[in-house]
Amino acid sequence: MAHSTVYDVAHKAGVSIATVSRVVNSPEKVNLETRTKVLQAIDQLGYVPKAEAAARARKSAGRIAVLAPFFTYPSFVQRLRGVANALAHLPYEMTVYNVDNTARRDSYVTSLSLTRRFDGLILMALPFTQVTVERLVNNSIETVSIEVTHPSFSSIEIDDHAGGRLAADFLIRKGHKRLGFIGDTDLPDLAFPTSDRRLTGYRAAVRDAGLELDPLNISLAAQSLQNGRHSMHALMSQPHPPTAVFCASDTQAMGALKAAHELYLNVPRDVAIVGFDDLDFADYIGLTTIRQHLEESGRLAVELLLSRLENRARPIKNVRLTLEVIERETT
Amino acid sequence: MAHSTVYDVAHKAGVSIATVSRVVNSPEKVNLETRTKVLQAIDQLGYVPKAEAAARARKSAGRIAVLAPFFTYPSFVQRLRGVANALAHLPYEMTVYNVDNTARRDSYVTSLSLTRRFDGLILMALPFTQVTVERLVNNSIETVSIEVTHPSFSSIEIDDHAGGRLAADFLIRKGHKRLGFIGDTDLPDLAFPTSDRRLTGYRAAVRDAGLELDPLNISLAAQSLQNGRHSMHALMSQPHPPTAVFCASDTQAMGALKAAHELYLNVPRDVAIVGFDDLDFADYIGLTTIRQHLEESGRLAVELLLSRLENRARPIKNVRLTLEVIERETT
DNA sequence: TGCTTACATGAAAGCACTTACAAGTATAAC
DNA sequence: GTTATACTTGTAAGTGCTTTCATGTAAGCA
Repeated sequence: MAHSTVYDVAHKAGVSIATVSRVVNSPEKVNLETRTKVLQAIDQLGYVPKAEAAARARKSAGRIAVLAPFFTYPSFVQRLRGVANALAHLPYEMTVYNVDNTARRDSYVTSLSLTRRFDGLILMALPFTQVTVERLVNNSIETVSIEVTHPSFSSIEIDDHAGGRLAADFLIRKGHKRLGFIGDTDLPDLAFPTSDRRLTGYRAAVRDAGLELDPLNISLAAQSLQNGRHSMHALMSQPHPPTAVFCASDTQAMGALKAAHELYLNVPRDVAIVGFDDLDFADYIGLTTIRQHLEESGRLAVELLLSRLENRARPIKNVRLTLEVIERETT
Repeated sequence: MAHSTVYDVAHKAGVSIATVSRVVNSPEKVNLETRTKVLQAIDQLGYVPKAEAAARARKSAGRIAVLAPFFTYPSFVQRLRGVANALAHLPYEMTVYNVDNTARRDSYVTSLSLTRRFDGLILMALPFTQVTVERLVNNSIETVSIEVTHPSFSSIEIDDHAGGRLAADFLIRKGHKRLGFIGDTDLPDLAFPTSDRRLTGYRAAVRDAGLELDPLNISLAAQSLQNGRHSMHALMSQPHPPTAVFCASDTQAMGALKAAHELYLNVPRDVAIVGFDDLDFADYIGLTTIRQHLEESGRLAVELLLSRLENRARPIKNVRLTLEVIERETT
């Protein structure tokens, strides 16, 4: 009963595949008797010509593709939730492509847009080359980029640099003088280096305040709870540990918090911790953090995409989402 | 430049059509130099592969579909991570369908399976009707179901009932006599009622121990941190609050923990809390929980699926994953 | 230096159909 | 009883693309 082909039908009806094809495409060319026989076989086998099915679906793919590095990072998940919710009652499905190695990334966008069928593309924190851009534009694939801006696309970005400053200014205003930082090792090329940018802004603000960011107080590792914890242990076991640590993500901050407890440090008395993202759980562990509107970014990406999909004449928009310090119990 | 084909591109780039195809579909397999040459030719000719022809020639769709209710629940995300990782270096992409209402659930399976847009299907915690089963079987769509078992499919399940017992036995052994439960309101039809089953097992074990589960000590609500918190507040503000609470998910347990802190209750002295899932963060908040192997379940689902995809003659497998109590600081 | 291994590539065999072409049969016309 | 004509139908040659297989070449190693 599986998916049958012209061959199956032909065999069952005792005719050639050409006849089957004719019955489907120009029935008047085939004798009534034969035609009936073939139609019967078609019904019995539940035969659906593939091309036709494809053609029917061709109007619109009804799919929007989302490319994200490490889509299981909480921050990406939260963005995805925004995308999924926005798409929930629309005739579009979402395909998530997980970009997890550099080799793949380079060509992924290219080959995807050429090979796969979808109506729109959402790029999450993926840097791209000019060639990629041109290819997407040439194939008129409507694209929205989150975190990375480009004049050819609609985009949604946050000012990571300003986010870093925000954290530093906040901590300095609280009286801290020895500041630390826990961030991502940059995976060159793979994902957009938000952590680096946050660090740059952080450092700039520290300098502006006449302070210095000791390289020993900076620890970088791949983003994870475990690494956040290790980084914190490393920072705090120095002769002159920082009195406040800014983490490039809430995940790392959570790991840092764990480490602080393990070291019997009182947070925020002994050391203050600031995260970044304001994930769901941040509120629940009382984490002070820089809020970026993750779910909203996903929702907005869909909105921008669909708006252009409906009417290509609409202008490309580059939206910048605001950041804010959410003060809780870790500072 | 009308419609160019692989042949045109191949000719212009001085390579074979096979190489052109490879550049489009798996660029990493072709030498950078050659690739550049071909891409140049592609750009110059404005070549766009005909999806229809590709679909015809491609034996498999190269897609596996994952249907999940509320895919942004942490437990589903963790399963998805297992799926994504298992698929990472295989020629399959993953499409996540978020099922958020019953109507959609049925239509997905129907329409998607009819157009045969994917090779395999993973159903996460989705109950299905016999009609659906038949449709899938008729269209010979290889399916693996997680959490729900059916003789026609491979499946991966856990014994929720036993999980509930495990939690109760553990708490009773710790000396608790007034037990509480925080679980999901069942969304009839939409998702598999794991929470209910855990409650049933929990209650049974409590009875077996000669105790009683007071209905006032049970609070059900849609799964979320907020609701977990509210439920805990409700339970603990009674005249006879429980001394231990089992939550049907770690998310709810985290909310409950938050509530306990807000009420200045010492955990575990005043009230013990046990979760379910053992999510990433459980270890970090010291949550005692019933561990189920989420990521592994995703990995395994892919394994079962691919095994049957390679060779349909292989038997259908119904795997039961074990559960265990992970004792931490909340009990 | 000879031998194994990995990589890059082209030839060729599909895929699921469509369609031009030719052949066979029945009917009509002489 | 031929021959012309209209119908049917099967054969086989495309269609544009993917992928296996085999071969040639470059690199690794003792």
